[in-house]
Amino acid sequence: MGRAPCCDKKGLKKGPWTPEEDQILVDFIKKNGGHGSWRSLPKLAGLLRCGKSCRLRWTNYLRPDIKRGPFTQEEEKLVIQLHGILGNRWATIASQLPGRTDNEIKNLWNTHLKKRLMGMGLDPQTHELITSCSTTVKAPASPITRHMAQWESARLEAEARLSRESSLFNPIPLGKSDSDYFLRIWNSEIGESFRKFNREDKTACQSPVSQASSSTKCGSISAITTEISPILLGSSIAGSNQNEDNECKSCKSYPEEMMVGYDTSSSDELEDSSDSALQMLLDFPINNDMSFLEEDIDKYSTPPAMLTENSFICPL
DNA sequence: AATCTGCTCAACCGCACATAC
DNA sequence: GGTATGTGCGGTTGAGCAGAT
Repeated sequence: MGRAPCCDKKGLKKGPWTPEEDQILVDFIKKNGGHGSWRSLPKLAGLLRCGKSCRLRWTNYLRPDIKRGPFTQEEEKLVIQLHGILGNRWATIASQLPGRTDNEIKNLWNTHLKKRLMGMGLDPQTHELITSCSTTVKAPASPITRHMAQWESARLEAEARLSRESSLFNPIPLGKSDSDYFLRIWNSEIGESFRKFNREDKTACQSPVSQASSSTKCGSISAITTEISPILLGSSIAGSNQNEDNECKSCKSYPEEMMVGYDTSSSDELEDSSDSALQMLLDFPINNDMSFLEEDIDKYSTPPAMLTENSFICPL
């Protein structure tokens, strides 16, 4: 089916916004306590623009919480790290940088960071090293790191969604206390079980990071959280019951040892509820901590390949 | 001074998804 | 279940500017 244009294009203005138009839009949104329907906004506000244009102008420029000025080194670092995990999912990346818009980040990437990575001999899409024969050096894919990336991706999506819904933009400050959480898990018995399990039978859910972007695939928030959370929660929730029902729909159940300490008493309800899975995700104590991406990998006994293969090392 | 080139970034376009009917 | 509509997202474009020639 053909998609109808967002509005009647006849007589509508295009191109740069004038200060007068900006003022009209801002006044209207302030006066009405919100934008309401973008489609009807231009008519109601008396603007000769389409709703889409108004929305873009507001979200990318007029919104009061927009941060102006050049990106800091920290912000650039974070963009590179998140891009390594999420790819070109600018909106999700933007949700982690307060006051920055997806458009801004996209522009930053295309004009600066991409070139910087290329200058360092890294493929800007995969963040992998480009060899002389213009192929990328691909480390053997590790299921746990892919899952870590998937989990992180899902977590960021969840946060983005929540921040959109609440219209708040107050990210939880980055902390250090759990910075090595994944690595501790990886090096623990749980990690060992997980590795063992993945070697055996998890191919159905071993989608690459890029696939995690699709909510219809195995890497959806629901699938990821039900898949990953037993491992993570298994370490964070003490004294809970066991239940082998919690599993990825398209995968086999988890090995029993992985489920130790995991409270699945309500997993039947959780299983099919992405909201519940989302909650489980957000309850995980690693709140917004991206610092593990920056940690010196030498501090851990983890094989360096595990980190480099997913571009967890910031090339700055 | 005129022209060219490269860069930046605001804005547009088309598609996908979610939701309502 | 099918269709219409609203919204969000990512890719792309092009005007404006600065520096080089």
